[in-house]
Amino acid sequence: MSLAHALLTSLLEKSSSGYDLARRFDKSIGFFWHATHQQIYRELARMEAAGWIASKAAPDGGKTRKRLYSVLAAGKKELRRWALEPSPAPDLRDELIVRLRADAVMGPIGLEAEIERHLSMHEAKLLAYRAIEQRDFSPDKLTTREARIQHLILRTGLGYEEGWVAWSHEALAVLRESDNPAG
Amino acid sequence: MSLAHALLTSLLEKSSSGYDLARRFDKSIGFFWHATHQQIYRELARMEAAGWIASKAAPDGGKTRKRLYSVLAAGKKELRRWALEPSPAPDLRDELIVRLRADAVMGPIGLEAEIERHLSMHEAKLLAYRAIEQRDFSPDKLTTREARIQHLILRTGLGYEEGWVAWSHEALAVLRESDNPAG
DNA sequence: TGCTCCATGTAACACGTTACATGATTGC
DNA sequence: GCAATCATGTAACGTGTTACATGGAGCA
Repeated sequence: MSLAHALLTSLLEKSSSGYDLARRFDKSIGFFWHATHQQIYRELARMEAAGWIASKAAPDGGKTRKRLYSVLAAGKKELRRWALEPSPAPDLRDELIVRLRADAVMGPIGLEAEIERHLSMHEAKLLAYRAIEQRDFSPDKLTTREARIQHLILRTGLGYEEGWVAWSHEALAVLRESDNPAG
Repeated sequence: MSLAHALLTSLLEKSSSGYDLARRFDKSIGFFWHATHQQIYRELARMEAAGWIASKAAPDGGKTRKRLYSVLAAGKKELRRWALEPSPAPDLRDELIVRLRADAVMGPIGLEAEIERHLSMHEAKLLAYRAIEQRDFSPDKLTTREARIQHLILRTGLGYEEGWVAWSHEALAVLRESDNPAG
């Protein structure tokens, strides 16, 4: 499991409340690791019980229930331990491929529209990532190790989406060529 | 959920026992959709209860407990329905990226060895896929729509592994260049 | 007043993993 | 006889999703 470790990393970058973390997991971090607020609250409770993080009421005079979490030494130690632990290579796992197999065995079922829909979703993400790259990672900003690694992470997302865009075109070509038995 | 639909597809290709399915999910199909035998048995029981598949004792005179499953009309209908259902684009979700972020925020922790380990795992899969491509998808065998789709699916795996191989080299370059502050 | 957003939580369920159990068959 | 493989299953747990609940703050 590594939601806990993703949260530790995130909290090291900036001490936050569960709510803030949930919003960040819907944006930047969440581009690469998604989690719902329920998962996050549950995990924060566990991490506090484990002594990895500590919370205090937000400095708003008790106006809200907001709690700020920060990483303790034990949490940092755990993150370091986990980061060097061997992990399995991620499996490719995609519903569209199952659908393609179903198409192959049952005969043409008309997957083209769904693949085109995926294509536009991936293209939209590509545009978003490219905008972030232009805004935050111009060459003059890549002066620190941290910035270069964050740029690498963004490029991972770019490559992933580019891969799916290319794949979508290839898949559409195969489906369409096959509709025309001469191909 | 789509393990049920992956199993339906698999059973349409060939009626099988749970055990056989589990082995196939460790090989060809499992390259793209992994499942343990416990998941498969549980799911087969549900699918039979739902009337999507039927089972009969294997024709071995009751020597073994083996049961052969086959897809019923309702199962085929369900697979067709599901295959055209809109689905979300798959998220990128990789532990190594969380580890990289941890490295970025905590300072160099020595991820290079782990990335090299992943690199060899992906290279091994690449070799395996290329062997399958040479064996099963020579141009003279790509005469049917089904074969062309199956080839596309294999190429998806090839592209995925190639992507991770390229990524690993890039990540190693970033980590090593950053170890040398002049870079 | 009523709406939206902030902020946290409970409950139930679906999916996936790991450990353990059972008994038959096959091969040495 | 012993080990490996075939073949199916139970149980417990961890993770992820969905629905629902609660109450305050800010704004029109």
